[in-house]
Amino acid sequence: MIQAPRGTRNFPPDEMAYRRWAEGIMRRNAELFGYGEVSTPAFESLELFTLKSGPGIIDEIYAFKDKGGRDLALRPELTAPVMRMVVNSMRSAPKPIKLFYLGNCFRYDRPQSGRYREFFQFGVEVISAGTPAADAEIIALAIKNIRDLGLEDFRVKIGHIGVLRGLISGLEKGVQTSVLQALDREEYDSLSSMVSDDVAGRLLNLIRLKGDASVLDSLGDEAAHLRKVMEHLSLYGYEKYCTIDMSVVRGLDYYTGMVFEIEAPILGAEKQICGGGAYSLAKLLGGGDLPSTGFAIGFDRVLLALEKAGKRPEIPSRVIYLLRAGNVPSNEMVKLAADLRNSGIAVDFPLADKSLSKGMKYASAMRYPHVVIMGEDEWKDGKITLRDMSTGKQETLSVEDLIARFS
RNA sequence: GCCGGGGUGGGGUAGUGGUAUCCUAUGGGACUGUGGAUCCUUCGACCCGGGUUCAAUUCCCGGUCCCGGCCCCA
Repeated sequence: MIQAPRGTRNFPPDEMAYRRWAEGIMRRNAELFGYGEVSTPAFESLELFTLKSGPGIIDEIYAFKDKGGRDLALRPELTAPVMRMVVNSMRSAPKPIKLFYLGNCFRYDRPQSGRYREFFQFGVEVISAGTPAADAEIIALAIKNIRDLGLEDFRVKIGHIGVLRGLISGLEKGVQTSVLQALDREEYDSLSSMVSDDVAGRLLNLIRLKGDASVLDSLGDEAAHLRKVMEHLSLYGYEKYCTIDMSVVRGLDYYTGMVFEIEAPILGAEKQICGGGAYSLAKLLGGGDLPSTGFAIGFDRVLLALEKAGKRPEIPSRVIYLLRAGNVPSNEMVKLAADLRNSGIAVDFPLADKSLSKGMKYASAMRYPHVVIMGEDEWKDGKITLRDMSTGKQETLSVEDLIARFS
């Protein structure tokens, strides 16, 4: 028996229905915010991913040579590919460019709860904006997505990596990275070996700032941007989910300004379901300097959180099941199915002779909401019996009425 | 890459040094208009490889996959 590779999954129909439902919510919301969907290749030049993170990440991605000797990689994330697309072919698009995407990504990681080798990300990017309004819109869209799925227990932590960088801008580039890494991993003790006591103290004071917008008061003008972001978020009505947390440091070095993370505590160790912020990546890829903001939602993790919270919805079927009774010819059933399908009505019928009771059983097991019985008596008059499977109620109606009801 | 716990039909399980229990699901039938029930029946499993043994699903070693944790998390 051949198994799916480690860290990958199969999605049977009920699972896909659930996923498509969630996708639909996120797609509609992105469109409500004026974003357009894009798609990029599943594999890219390896260099696209080593550019910003160094060759070290090759250990963590699926990298390979193709038959022409090219160094390629399955995409480990979608921000860089989308930015590559922007730089390649959307340079003269009207600004700002607002894009969203949903796609599979691949990482060579140890699988565990909520972590797979093939996983799915939903993300958005607003390119060439960089304003508080853009940052706030991105956070608001992330929140709306998560909330509209039905998840209630989550929190948004908003920080600003630019303020942190300002404190250490005088240091060597390598040291800056080490400091940010230490802060990201919450290894605060190691700071003293990298920077002066004075700087370490100011860093520690800064990352202690947590709470509502009033904690920004102590930062003065540096925090004007974040104050405006928070103001916008309350206009969206989302202030209750958001807290300022200056200790939020995203792992990537291309983040430049506002950064945020969303956590679902119910998930335990792998609780982060969304991350994003303001970044400058286009320049690295050979484009102009395009201040951008984006986020990526861990699609699988959000769905996992929903399930753990008992909020996974039943996705109802809309298929009508056709059955014959008496001596109605099977060709007439096929013809009726074709007519209904041409009217946009989802229809299924037995592909082999099946007794009425077996047919009912099948319809029930498939959770079809309605069965149409083409009984000999009513079919003589061009009518059918419509059975509501949840109530068991039946009525006799003409094919025209049936089409009118469901199309 | 590291540590720990696991792996018995499609799903869920019982049990054992002499190849295996039950439930459920699936296929067929009883039953040719409503029988989504009931009953009968078929199919179907000891993760893989090596070792010990007369004999391994059981014991040992390695691998693999799953679960949890560490590292990492662009």
